[in-house]
Amino acid sequence: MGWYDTHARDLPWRVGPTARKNGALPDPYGVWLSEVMLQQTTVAAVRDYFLRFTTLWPTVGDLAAAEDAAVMGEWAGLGYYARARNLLKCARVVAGEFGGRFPDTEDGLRDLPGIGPYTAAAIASIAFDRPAVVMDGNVERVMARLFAVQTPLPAAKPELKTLAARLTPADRPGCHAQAVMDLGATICTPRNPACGICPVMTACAARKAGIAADLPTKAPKKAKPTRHGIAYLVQRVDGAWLLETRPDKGLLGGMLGWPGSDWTEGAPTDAPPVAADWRDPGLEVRHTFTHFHLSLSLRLACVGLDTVPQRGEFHDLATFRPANLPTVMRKAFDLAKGAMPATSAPH
DNA sequence: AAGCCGGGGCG
DNA sequence: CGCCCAGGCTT
Repeated sequence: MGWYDTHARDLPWRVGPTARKNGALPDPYGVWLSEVMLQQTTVAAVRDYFLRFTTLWPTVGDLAAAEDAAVMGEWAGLGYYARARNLLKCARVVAGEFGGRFPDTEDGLRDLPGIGPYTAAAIASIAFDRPAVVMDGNVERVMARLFAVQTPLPAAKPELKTLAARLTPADRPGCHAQAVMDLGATICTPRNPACGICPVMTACAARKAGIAADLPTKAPKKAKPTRHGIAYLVQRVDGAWLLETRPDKGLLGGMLGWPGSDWTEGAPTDAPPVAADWRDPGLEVRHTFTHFHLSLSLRLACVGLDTVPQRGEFHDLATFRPANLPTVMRKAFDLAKGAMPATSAPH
């Protein structure tokens, strides 16, 4: 048992290289669960969630039988909540249609909800030792450096996959896939790669050329436009806040938020959700989404108990949880609450 | 093909 | 605190 086995012991879903050499393979359920959790998420963030899930639901059948709300609740804090919904869908297909056994091929896995090209290849490789070419951000970076590929991402993806395929062995491909990803996660890191302790430093073209830290190159990011909007935060005299549930589709779909104007690149159109004596406290929330910056101007008002809003619903102070708001809406709340007149709790 | 979806880590 | 990270689904 070497240091790499010790490392594997810190990953509860992992069967270490020595055990794998002796023919052991991990439970496909644990591989699938961990790989879905690891999509866009670090090992450190996933560990406790994985242990909690496998304790509550030791098999895919147990997970399939769980209540939706229980699974979503356990996922809270991990982010990208569509993953949790697809996780449950996938568990129910595997338990209901495949007798609790995951497909053992890349194509079969790819057809399941929440399993895309990366995850299908990862499960086929790690759980079934199939020679799938596993491509994630780590592998792309390792290949770009090892072979000094200068083509910017994402155009370089096919080339990087060809290089990775050439390195994928017929003998224990699952071990190989995990090793390359581990290398990318621990040594061949995006910034400050630890080339001095890299096990493949003598083979690395980028290291030889002194450009490892500059690869992979990436296409310049499109400049984000700034959109402007107005959010209306109104509190009833009993402390209740007026909120609305956003439409299921689109930005922040299905999430709770403050009523507001459209978010436009020009000046926003005033759109108060209720007739009131609106104040402009000069507060502005700045938030950046994937494709635009947002400058959100706040308007505040207090209204009487008999107020009937044109949009949204009042949420009692006793049950309102700012933590249930998406970040941009919580920022607006945090700014506004300091500018609202003190309200007494309902009695 | 492009937009959307969170949270963590680093400089 | 701002910037970077990057897999899958939807339209």
